[in-house]
Amino acid sequence: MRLIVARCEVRYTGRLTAVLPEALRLVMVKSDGSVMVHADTGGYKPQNWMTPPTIVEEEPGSIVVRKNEERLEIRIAEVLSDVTHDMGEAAALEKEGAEAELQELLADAPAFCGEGLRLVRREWPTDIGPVDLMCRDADDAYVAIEIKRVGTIEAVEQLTRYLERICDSQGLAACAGVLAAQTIKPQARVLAESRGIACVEVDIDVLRGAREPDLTLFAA
Amino acid sequence: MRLIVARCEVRYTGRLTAVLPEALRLVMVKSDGSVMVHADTGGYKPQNWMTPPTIVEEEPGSIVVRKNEERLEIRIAEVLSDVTHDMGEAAALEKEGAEAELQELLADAPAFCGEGLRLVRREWPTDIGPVDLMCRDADDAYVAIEIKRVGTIEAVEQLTRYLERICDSQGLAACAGVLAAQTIKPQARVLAESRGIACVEVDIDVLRGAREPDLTLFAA
DNA sequence: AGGTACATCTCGGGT
DNA sequence: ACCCGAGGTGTACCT
Repeated sequence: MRLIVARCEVRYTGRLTAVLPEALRLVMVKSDGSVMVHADTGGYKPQNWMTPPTIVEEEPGSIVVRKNEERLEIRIAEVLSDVTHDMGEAAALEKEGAEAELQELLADAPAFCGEGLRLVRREWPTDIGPVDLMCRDADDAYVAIEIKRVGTIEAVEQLTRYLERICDSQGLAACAGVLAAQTIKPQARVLAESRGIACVEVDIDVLRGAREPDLTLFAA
Repeated sequence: MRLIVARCEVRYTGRLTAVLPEALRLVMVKSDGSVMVHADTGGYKPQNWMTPPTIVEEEPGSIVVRKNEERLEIRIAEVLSDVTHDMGEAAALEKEGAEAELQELLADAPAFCGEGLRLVRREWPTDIGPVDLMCRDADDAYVAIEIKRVGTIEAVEQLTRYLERICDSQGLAACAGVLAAQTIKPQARVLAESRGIACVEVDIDVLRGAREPDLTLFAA
């Protein structure tokens, strides 16, 4: 990884056109070709950047990063520091509590999404994408479940699209829908219920506990 | 801005739980409280981070970043470099060609979205958010226009929501819809037309030219 | 290569 | 404070 602290001007042309006037900034060049230009403020995001794969060309006083029709030009007026560190491979992030874990837990215990539900399969395919969980209820009727960490209007739209496709193209005469999320926004709930979609808020710690019955026994 | 190259282990707890095993990484601490942990690969995104406002506490061998219920713990095993640069203020990015410019240009020339259209107002309010442009056509019928740089299925859904609300709650018996974008995805076009929403691809350079009649006159 | 959905999305504007 | 939409979204996964 190369870290250049420099007074520089940056121009980007591609999806749009953008100019950064000359100022003191950090230019970070990763070994995978990522290039980011950070100011000392402005939070998480670089002021300008290019994602890999890129071609990085350096000339005296400038670095040009190219990628198809996109172009990032860094004109360097003054270099305050320019160091390169060989970092090797850094192990990736291990995550818990993302949507994937929620899906695993609910696949193991679909009844949390509705009385008597049984799992048919995870990632049930439609022609516009997979439904997170497909279940059947006590009457063998199909129930499609969309899982989110936060349930928003967008999630209701997504599930609505699936239900349309399931009913229109998949040969199922009827399929109910359930939005299951750790939190559900009030407006999403209104929209969902106006479309006959049930909303279930689930507590991930309760789901984890349900998977460890011994612990819940002793905890009680 | 402080740049620390160090062998470190990182734990995040908050919206989820995540662990980065010990490895060589860059820890960037901005003066606004942003903290980012970057590996030498992995592209644009930091492996771990916290956005401002934060409280950064340093002890020998560790940096702890706190923000409400979220917590980022960086345990530092070995420091290879630790430098601080005073960068001052860096001017913000000047952008051209984003959705905002498209909206300005189309507000000035709504006829590009359909024959005889006249602007009623930009950011026409509904109870679920503003329509980008509200117009009337030659017959004084209302036409709602959603503007995007890239027209996707999501854009069609968004405009559909607005049209529902306009017809149901706003007292307008009928309102047509137009999706205007620099590029429209084929699947979005199919969905839009199945819902009676017109699609218009607009060329931003043509719109810019239309605003400078002198130039187009001489260019012709 | 294109489509779809997730993200600790981030960030800004409005109410 | 919450809600909503834009983003050069980025990124992974699948067809």
